[in-house]
Amino acid sequence: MPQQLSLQPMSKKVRVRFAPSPTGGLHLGGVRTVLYNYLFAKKHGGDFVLRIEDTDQTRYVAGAEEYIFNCLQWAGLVPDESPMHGGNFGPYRQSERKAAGIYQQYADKLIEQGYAYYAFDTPEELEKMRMDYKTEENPSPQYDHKLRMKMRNSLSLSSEETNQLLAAGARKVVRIKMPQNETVSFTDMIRGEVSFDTALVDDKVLLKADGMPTYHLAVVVDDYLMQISHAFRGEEWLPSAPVHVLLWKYLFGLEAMPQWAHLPLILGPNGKLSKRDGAKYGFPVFAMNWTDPKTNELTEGFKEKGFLPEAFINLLALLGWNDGTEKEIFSKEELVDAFSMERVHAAGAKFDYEKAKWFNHEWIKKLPIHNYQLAIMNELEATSISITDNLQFEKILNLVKDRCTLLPDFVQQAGFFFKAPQQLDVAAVKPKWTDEKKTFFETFIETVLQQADFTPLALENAFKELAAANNIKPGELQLPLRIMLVGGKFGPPVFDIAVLLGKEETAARIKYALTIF
RNA sequence: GGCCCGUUCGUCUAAGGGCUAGGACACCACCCUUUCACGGUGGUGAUACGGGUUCGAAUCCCGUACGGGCUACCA
Repeated sequence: MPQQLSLQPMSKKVRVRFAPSPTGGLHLGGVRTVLYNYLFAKKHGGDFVLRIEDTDQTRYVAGAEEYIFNCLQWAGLVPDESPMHGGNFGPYRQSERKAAGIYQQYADKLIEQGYAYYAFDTPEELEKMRMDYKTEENPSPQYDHKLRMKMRNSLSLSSEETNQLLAAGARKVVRIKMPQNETVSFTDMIRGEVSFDTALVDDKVLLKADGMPTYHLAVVVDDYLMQISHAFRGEEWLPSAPVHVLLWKYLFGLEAMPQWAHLPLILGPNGKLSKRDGAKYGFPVFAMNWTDPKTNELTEGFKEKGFLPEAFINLLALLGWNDGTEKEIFSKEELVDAFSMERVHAAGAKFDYEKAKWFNHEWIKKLPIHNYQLAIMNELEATSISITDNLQFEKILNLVKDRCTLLPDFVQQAGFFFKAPQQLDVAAVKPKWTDEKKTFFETFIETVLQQADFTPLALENAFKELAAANNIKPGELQLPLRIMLVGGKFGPPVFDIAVLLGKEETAARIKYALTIF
C-alpha cells in the first residue's frame, strides 16, 4: 500500500548511490536496487554514484567488479560516477578509501566522544561467549549492554590495561556503544515511521582488526562525504538501520542524513531469491552469466538466456512498483518519467518467470529488428549459420518475431531460411500421402520455377489452380508443402516462406522431400 | 528464542472509508488461422482469521495466525 509521504524539501541536489560488494554475480534484487536508484536520480535530475564495497578480503572475488559494471552497461544503467568513470567524490572503492585513513578518523572521533570503544576479544573468546550464554530462550546472545562488561574491552578494562594493550599493538576492533534505553526512529520512504529499541540492538563492529570499516561505518561515512541525499537498499538492511541512524546523529547530525527507503525483497519459491533457486527451477537469477573463478561454477544470466535489456529492466521495475494505471510496458524513459518511490510496495514480490518471459515477448514484438539484430545473428552463428544479406535477414526476422519469446527462439523460427531442415516431420505427411499428391508436387516444382510474378499471393493462386486441376483440396497440400520447406508444423504463412526462400531453393527442397515421402 | 517488516485471485498488482473488488501473467473455452504462433472474445479464481471504530471497512485500530528478513571482525 503506497504511503502518502511528502519528500523533505530537497535543499541539496539529489545524489543516490549503488554500493555492491564484488563477491559474485549480480542478482535480480541487486539490479532492481540499481534501477530504482537510477530512475529516482534521473527523474530528479540528480547524480547516480557507483561505490564498490570491497572491504571483505576473504570474500572478494577477482573480476566481480568489472562484471558488475558490464551488467549495468548491458542494462543501460551506467553510473555517472564510479571507479570506471571518475567523478568528483572518489575514491569509489572502500579499500582505497581505507588506505587514505578516512574511516579511522571517524572511528577515533566516536571513541573520543564515548560513542564507541575498543574491543580486544579474540574470535575464540567471542565464540566462547556465544556458547556460554546460549540458552533455549536466547539461542544467539549478542555483544550488547548486558554482556559487554563481561568481555575484554576499553569499557570493562581499566584505562591502564587498555593503554597497555593499545601500546603493545594488540588486535582490536572498534564497536559502537549502543545506548541502553533509547528509541531510534526514522521515516522510511516506503514504510513510513520505523522505530527500534536500542537496548535490543548489539554493539556492532565498526572498524575491523585489519583496519577495514564494516558496512555500518562505511555506508554512513561515505554517504556523508559523497553528499548522498537518498539511500535505497534492500529490506534485509532494515534491522541495522538504527545503527546507521545513530552514527549519523553522532557524526554528522540527523539533518544531514539521507532519506532512507528499504526496498521489498524479491522472493523465490521459498524465501529470498537465491542462486540455488535459479538452478533448481530453471530460470536465471543473475543479469549476465557469472562463472565463479574459485569453483568454476556457471550461473546463467538473463542476457545469455535471450532477454532484451529493455524487457529486463521493465520486468524488474514492475516487480514491486507500478504507476497506478494498467500500463505494464515501459521504456526506460517512460520509467524515469513515471517512477516514484512512494508507489513502491512494502511487501516482497515473488519472481514469476512466466511473466518475465511475457515481458520479453512484448519487447521483441515492439522493438524494431535492428535493435537486437546483432544478438540474433550471434545466436544463429552459434549454430554455424552465417548471414550475408542483411536486408533479407531483416525481412525474415520481421516475419517470425511474433513467434519468439526469447532470442534463441529465432534459431528455431528462422534457421530454416538459411539452412535446409535436417529432418522432415515425415510422420505428419506419410499417412495421407498419395501418388496423386506426389504428381502434383512434381508439377508444382515447374510452376514455381516458371512463376513470373513470384509473390506470396500469386504463388498461392497458382498453387490453388494447380490443385483444382488435379482435383485435390489445397488444404491437403499445404501441410506437406510446409513440411518440405521448413521441416515441421510451425512457422509463418507458407507462401511467404517460399518467396523469401527463392524459386531455386523452394524447388530444390520440394524435389528433395519427394525422394523421402 | 528476540527484534523488525509484511499479508487482495496460483503469481505480479489496482482500489487512499462508499458501484458487482479492476487489470496483467498462467490456466480453460470459443473465434481467427487448412501449420505453429500472434491477435480477439469470454470464463475459473482473491481481500488470512477474530474483535473493534463507523450509517458504511480490503482500506483505520487492536489481537491472533501465517510468511519473510535480521540476529558475524558478510554485505
